Amino acid sequence: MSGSEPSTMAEVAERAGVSVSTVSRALRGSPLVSPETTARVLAAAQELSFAVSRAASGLATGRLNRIAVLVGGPVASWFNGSILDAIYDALHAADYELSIFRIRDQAERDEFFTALPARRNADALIVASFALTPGERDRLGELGMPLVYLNQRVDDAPSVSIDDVAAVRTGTRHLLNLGHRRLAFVQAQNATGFVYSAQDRFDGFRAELAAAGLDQEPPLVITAPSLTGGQDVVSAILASDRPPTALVTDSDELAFSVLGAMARVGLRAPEDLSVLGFDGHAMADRFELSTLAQPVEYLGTLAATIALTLAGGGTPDRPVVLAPTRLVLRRTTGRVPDPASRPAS
Amino acid sequence: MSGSEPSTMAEVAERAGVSVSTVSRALRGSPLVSPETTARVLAAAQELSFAVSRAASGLATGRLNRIAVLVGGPVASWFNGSILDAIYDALHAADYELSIFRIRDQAERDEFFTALPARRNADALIVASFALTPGERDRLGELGMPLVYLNQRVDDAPSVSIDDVAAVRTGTRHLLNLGHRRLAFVQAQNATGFVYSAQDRFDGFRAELAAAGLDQEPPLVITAPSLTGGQDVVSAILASDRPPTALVTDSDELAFSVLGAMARVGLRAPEDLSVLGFDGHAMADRFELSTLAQPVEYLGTLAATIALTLAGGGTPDRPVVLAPTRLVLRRTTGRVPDPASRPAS
DNA sequence: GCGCCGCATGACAGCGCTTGCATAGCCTAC
DNA sequence: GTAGGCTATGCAAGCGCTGTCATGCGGCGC
Repeated sequence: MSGSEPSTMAEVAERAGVSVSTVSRALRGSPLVSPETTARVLAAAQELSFAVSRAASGLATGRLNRIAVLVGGPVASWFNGSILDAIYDALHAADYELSIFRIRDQAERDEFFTALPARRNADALIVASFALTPGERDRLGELGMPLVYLNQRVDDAPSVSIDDVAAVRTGTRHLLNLGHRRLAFVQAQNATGFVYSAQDRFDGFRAELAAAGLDQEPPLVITAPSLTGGQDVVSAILASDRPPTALVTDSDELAFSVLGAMARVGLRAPEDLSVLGFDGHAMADRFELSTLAQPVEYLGTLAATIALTLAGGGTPDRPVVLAPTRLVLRRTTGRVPDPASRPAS
Repeated sequence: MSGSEPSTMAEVAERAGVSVSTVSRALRGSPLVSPETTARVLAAAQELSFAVSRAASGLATGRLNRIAVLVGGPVASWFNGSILDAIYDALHAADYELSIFRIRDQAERDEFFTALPARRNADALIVASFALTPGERDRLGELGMPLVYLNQRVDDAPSVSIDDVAAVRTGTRHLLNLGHRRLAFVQAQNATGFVYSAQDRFDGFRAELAAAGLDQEPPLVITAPSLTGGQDVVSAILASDRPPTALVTDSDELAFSVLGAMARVGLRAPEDLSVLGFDGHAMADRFELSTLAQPVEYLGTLAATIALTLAGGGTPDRPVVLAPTRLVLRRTTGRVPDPASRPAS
């Protein structure tokens, strides 16, 4: 009971008056051990606050009961945090531990793919939230461990993602139905080397415009320097002689920033300009932002489930999963403003 | 180069034409190995994409090069995510891995303290973001591993935290200086069993009012049912016959919610009501929220540094650290509204 | 020219656990 | 009564690494 040396299985064995093998079997619920012995072992283990050393156990079995997640960008981002919570739940239920590898910039990225630190230190790897280059994909193949891709479609490997094209088409159609004819796609510049699914999202935007016969001229695209570059977006709109009446943004975070910048110059959503987000960010509600919500928890849970299956030596039921998105209508999207009532810009 | 079986040290040894011991030494940069041999070993290791098995290494050395963090509440919360990023940085630089244990509700809490899963599976434990009961504190003592408390003061153990009392006093004084005489402390109900530092924050509020001679009557306290209960707070204020002119809130998240609810009923900050947050949340800027910023990164970095020191068998320079907070003034705090211009409520 | 020292390396035990195989005890069947 | 089988347990090897001790080899001193 003292905080001294953590106990080993041998101590439990001695206390229970059995051999180490029996302790090992009893703790893992083997039917080979008699119920009485099992009870005795469990009691002894409890009294000693015994916990199995996963290192030793892993060495012996070759399975570590640990799954690694490779996240792009900070853990503190809404998407990564949510994904990790969902993954944690699934792993925890299966008595697996979660190990995190994070890549924030090109240097960390290079380092990860050179050293492959996850190698031999997890039973599977979930690659979350950023698209890999083909070279990196190959390199991961050398890991010799099961891989699951999250939020990116990979045809020859297990992956779970949303259908970005279809999602943006739905959102764009919503705005078209509200009467908008001049729409802009608003995106944030990618951080160095990181490719998110923006391309697919833009493709969806263009496809839907085309379907509505609005593809005579090149689509209007506004690029912000970062996720907090709403000010630049609003400036661009104010400076335009044919400003859009609705924005389809690449992410909720960017939309938040745009809304903030709009408020500062007295532009209201949706009265002056409709704004549609993308993500289903937890704060979207507070900003009253209409958005295309992706089922983040579902993505995480699914990825973890597949990873657990693979770690256990199985093959997933469905190697590639496309999760559905949902158009959440709040206050920032509405009918086209009456041209007469538009504020002079 | 194929994705088949991960290589072992023995294979590297064979390829480099040396013994396993030499490989081990060379990889860890031992001066006992000649430079030429080291180079040969490193090359062989690289060719095989060799990575040491931390399980085997840990078994042999008794040190796992892994530090566990116990977080209260979701990883996806701003505080936890930020803390984890900072901790990750520090651990990563020292070639340590990060293991996460999360406690979200009473069941998970009980489970953690019963099973002590971190035992023997990390070299140190950082207890972040929630206060433990004395019983739990004792139980952790049985872990037999170094502990570091983050965001809570523990006198007989290494801990890093902010001085909640002093921080709130500063914020309260700021509002008093602006002429406010009727202040309310706004807090969110604690989730089941979770005690944050709210008590200290409230004590600071009360102490500063007393110092200003405003303690004739009991302090005004408004309790929201949750972090998103701003609506209830605003309703309570509207229903009051002597409403406060300034709010000192318990957290930025709650302040956001209050600001949202205020906007919905046409109350402006600070013209109608000043609102002061607490945390320095990443979104505080977008809400133009004045707040008491705690140095989250610093807290995380410091906790990790101490944990690394302890894991290495050392003793920390400063066992108990109080980190400074900073009053960040934005737009939601201002002078007392002129009574004549207050909106009829 | 021989012994000794120091450097570079190898052999080997052991970390704590799992698991195949051996064993002991008991029951059943003929 | 004995062979055979079944159940409950123990023994021991081995997972991949680290670290201690032993060894071999060249150079130096006298």
